[in-house]
Amino acid sequence: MKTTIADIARIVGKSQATVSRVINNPEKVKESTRNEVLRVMKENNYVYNALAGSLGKKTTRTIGLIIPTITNPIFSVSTQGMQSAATRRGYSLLLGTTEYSASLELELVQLFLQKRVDGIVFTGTPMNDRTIDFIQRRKIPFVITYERINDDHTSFVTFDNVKAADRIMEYLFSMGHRRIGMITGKFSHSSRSKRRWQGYKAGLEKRDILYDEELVMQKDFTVIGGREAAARMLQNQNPPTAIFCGNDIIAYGVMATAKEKGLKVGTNISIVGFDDLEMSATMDPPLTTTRIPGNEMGEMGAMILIDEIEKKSDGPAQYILETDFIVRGSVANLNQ
Amino acid sequence: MKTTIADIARIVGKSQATVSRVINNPEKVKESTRNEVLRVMKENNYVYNALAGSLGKKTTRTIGLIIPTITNPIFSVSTQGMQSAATRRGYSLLLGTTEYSASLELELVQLFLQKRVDGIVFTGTPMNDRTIDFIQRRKIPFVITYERINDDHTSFVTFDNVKAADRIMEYLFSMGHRRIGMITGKFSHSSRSKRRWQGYKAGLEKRDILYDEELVMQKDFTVIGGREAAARMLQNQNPPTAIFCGNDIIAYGVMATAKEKGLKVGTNISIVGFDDLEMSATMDPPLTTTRIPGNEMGEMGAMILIDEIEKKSDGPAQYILETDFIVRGSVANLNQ
DNA sequence: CTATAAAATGAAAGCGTTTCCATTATTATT
DNA sequence: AATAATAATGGAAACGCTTTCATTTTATAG
Repeated sequence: MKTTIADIARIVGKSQATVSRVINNPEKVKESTRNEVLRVMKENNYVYNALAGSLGKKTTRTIGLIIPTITNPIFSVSTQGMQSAATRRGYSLLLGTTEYSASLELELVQLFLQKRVDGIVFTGTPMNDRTIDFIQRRKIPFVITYERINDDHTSFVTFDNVKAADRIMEYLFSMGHRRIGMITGKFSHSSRSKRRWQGYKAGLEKRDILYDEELVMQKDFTVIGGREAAARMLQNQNPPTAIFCGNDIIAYGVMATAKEKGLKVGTNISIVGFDDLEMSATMDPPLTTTRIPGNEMGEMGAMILIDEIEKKSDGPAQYILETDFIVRGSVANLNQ
Repeated sequence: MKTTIADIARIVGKSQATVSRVINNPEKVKESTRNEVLRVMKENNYVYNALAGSLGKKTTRTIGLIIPTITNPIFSVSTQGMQSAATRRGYSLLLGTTEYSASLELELVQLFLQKRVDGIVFTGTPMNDRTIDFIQRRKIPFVITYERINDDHTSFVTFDNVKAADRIMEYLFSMGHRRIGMITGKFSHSSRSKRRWQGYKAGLEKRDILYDEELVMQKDFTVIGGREAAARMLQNQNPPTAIFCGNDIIAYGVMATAKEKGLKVGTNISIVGFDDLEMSATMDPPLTTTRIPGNEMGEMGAMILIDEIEKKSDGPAQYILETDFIVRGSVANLNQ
C-alpha cells in the first residue's frame, strides 16, 4: 500500500541505502540518480516515515513543552517564541499542560520520554522534586523558563522577580505611598508569586513600613480573583492607598471593583500590575506595570535546549533577563 | 545501555512477546509472571520506546494541531480544550502555528504526516486548496474548527458568523443606531472576518440602511489595528454612532482612542466587540460582545477527530455551535 | 594507460517494538 | 483418567528506516 524507500529503490534500480542517502545526505549521491530518486518519490507520493527514521537515528527532532496552562497570555507568548525558534531549527513542539498539578507534570515527563522527545522545556512550573529526580536520572536535556532551580548543572532563562517587585515598591514609595497592599497568586501555584511577595515585603522593611498581614492576599491569577480580593481589601477600616497586583489580570479585576466602589483609579486608589499584557496599555487609566520578556524566554529556552541537544553548548546556560518597569497612569502621586 | 523488552524478557526468563503483552494486554498474561515482569521493569528503569511501538502498531496516539497563532486568546482557549480532551483519551498534541501563511500550513501538514500523527485538527485557518487536496489524498482523518469547508465528507465544529453578526445588527438597530461602522480583521487572514462583514452588510440592507464604504475598515486583529481604524473613522465628517468591531481586541483599541478623543463610550459612541474575552467584562464600560464557544470547539474537535481515528464514528460530524450575544454597557440607547 | 585516490553504491545488520501462528500448560468436562 | 477447551507463552517475521563496511565506479595524476 504505502510506498517505502525499498519500493523507491526497486523502481529506480538502486539500493535502499542510496535512497536513504538522497533523503539525509543528498550531496553524497550522484546528481542524476538523485534526481531520478526524487522523481520516483514524487510520482509515487512517497511520504517519509519519521518514526522509522527516528528509531534508527535516535533523535526525533521534537521537543516537549510542559506548561501550567496555555490560557494565561504570558505563557502563550512564550510558547509562541518557543514555537518559532523551534521551527526555525527544524524541531516540532509536543505540548503538555499540567494545570499546576505535580503528578500530571511527572506523568507528562514520562510520556514524553516514551515518545522519545529530544529534550524538554519546563515553563513556569514549580517542578517538584520527583520530576527533577526522574528527569535527571535519565539525563535527557531540559531547560527551565520563567523559573529556576538551584543547581549549577541545569539551564534556565528567567527574570528576577524580587528585583522587579522591589522596583515597584521603590516607585510606589517615591510617589508618596506608605500603605501598600498586595494581591497575588497562590504561592503553591508558582514560586513567582512568592518571590514577588518577598520583594514586596523586603521593600516594606527596607523603608521601615510595617508589614500588615491584612493587606496581602493570595488569590487565583484571574479577574475574579482580583475582584474578590479587592472587595475585601477596600473595605478595610484603614485601606491601602496603593495595591501591588501579582499580575495584570488580577489588576484588571481590582480596577473594575475599585471603580464600582466609586474610586477613581490613579487618583483615589493606585494600582500596579505585573506582566504588561497587550491590553494593559488600553485600560482606563492605562495600567502601570512591569513588562516581562515572555517571548524572549521562549525563544531562548528553545535555542538553549536545542544547542544542548545538538551538543553545541559547553555546559549549562543560565540567563536572568531584565524586566521593564512601565509607568503609565494608574498610580497617583501623593506628594503634591 | 538502555534496557529493552528483550532485556526484560531475558532477565525474567520469558519471551519478548510476553513482555510486550504485559504492556499492551496485561490481562492476557498470568498474574505471577506479569508482576514479575513489572518488577524487573521497575528495577531496571525500563522506559517504553513509543517510537518502536508505533512503528509496529501503526498509530502514534498523537494528533497535530495547526493554528494561526497561539497568541490570540480565542485560539489559546480552544487549544486548552483540545489539549484536555486529548489527554483524557490518551493522546498528545503536536503543535504547529502558521502565522496565517498558506505555505507554512502545507509544510506543517507534510511534517505531521511524516511524523505519523493519527489525525490533524485545523483551527481557524483558511485551509488553502493545496492543503485540502494534499491531506484528502492521503486520507488521514482531520477536522476543522472555527471554520468550515463545503464538503459533506469533512468534519468540522464551528459557529455561524453571519448569524451572530446579524444578531448584533438587530440589537444596534433596536437601540436606535442607523449609522453603524465596522472595523474588522483582514479578510485574507480569516474568512470569519469576511462572514461577519457579510452579516453586517446584510443587516444593513435588510433595514434599508445604505452601505457606506467609508465606514468599514479591515485592520489587523490587534489593539493597534483598532486604534488606527478608530482614529480615522471618528474624524469622518459624519461619524458613526456605533462601531461593530470584528473582535474584542480591536474593540479595546477603539474604546481607548474614542476616550482619548473625549468621547464617552456607551453614551456618545457605541462599541460592540466579538469573542468575549475574559477582560471584556472588566472594561470600562463593560464591553457588549458575543461569546463564542472556544473551549467547546476545541474539546469537540478533539473528540470528533479521535472518534474518527478510532473508527468510532459513522461518517463525518458537522456541528454549528451557538454563540451568545452579551449585552453589557458599551452601547447607548438612542431611543430615549 | 596504469595506479591511486575519491566518489558512488550496495548488502545486511541493526533500532525496539508488535503480531501472527504455533506450541505448551492448565482447567473444565464427562 | 481421558478429552476437549481455554489460557499462557514462545518463535520469528515484520514495521521502515539508518548505518557501517565493503565493493564498484569514476575521476585524477603520473
